[in-house]
Amino acid sequence: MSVSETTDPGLLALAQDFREALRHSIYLVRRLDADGELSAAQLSTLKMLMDAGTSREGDGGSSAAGVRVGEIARNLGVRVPSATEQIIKLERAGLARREPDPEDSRAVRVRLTEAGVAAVASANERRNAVMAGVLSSLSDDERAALAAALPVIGRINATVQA
Amino acid sequence: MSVSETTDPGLLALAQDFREALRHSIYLVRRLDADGELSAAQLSTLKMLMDAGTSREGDGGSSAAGVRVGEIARNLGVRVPSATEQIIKLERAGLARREPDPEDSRAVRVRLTEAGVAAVASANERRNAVMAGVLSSLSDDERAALAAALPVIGRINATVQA
DNA sequence: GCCTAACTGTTAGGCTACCTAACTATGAGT
DNA sequence: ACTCATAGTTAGGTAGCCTAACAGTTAGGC
Repeated sequence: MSVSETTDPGLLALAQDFREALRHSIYLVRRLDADGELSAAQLSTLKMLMDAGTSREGDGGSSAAGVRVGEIARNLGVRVPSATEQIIKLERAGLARREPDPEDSRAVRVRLTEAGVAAVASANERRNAVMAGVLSSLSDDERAALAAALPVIGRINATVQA
Repeated sequence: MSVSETTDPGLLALAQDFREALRHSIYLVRRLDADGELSAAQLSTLKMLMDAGTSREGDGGSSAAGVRVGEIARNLGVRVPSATEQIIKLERAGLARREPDPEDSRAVRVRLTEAGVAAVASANERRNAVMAGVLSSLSDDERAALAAALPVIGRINATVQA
């Protein structure tokens, strides 16, 4: 413990407070996810597919050829079998589609269907509205403080994922 | 939808960003919890018991007579049976104890044992150190922004819980 | 050219945390 | 006392995650 580099008391206090905040936020997230239709992991997956490009043929399948299962797993922070499980559910719900990767026959490309595009849009809207309701009781200063911290939290999360 | 009070575009954007940040943070929390010994819910419970007073007889059991199961459930954001389940596990691990409430025979008072006190301290220290390691790469400005937002997030969580 | 090693996903089996419904026991009001 | 509400436990089920074992594909060494 003598050479520890993480014993800065201020940093530890911040760590503790941040942990506490995240811990409670889990229940907030749970409430948002209780919307029913889509689980958190499923919505995250759909959102990722959305960012990677829709399944519309208008794109010609050029660069947006879908996302690989392994990449989805990494992005979700889960193992590959867990990602497969969610993807299968999305497929059964008609929201996503699996296709062979033309460049690597081992791989699978996952894409959104049109129903998936609609589903992610509606689920997002609904949850954003709920969250906005929660945030509506904040003062302007509080909102500003929150907004200022979000990029920082984003950076933290990126650090962890890498 | 005409009288909706949650259609302020800025608020919705903040809501979306906050949701995104929380979504990714789940994986950070998961990593912290992967420490093994205690699940998130179990550690939260222990921490709550800690705040309510230890089981030490030196306190005379005056005001810190333990926490009721229903209160634990509410604080954890879960239903009572789920709380019971976790409490039983803690009890089996020797970290907590259940005692009848002298004032209400229906109720149960849950307290930390001395082993529980030690366990929560060590688990907290470990996780704080990990989190501090993650936070150590932040700049001073970033830390300040994060610190400023934590009370706000706390208020949000309190709102939701109420 | 083949043969091994590495890689991508899926399948199988198991664990944990959560839920609802049904039950027991106690307290409180009329 | 009798009824109704409250506190917690028990029973049974679901969803998401995990590891281990597997099948198919690619890539590299010889």
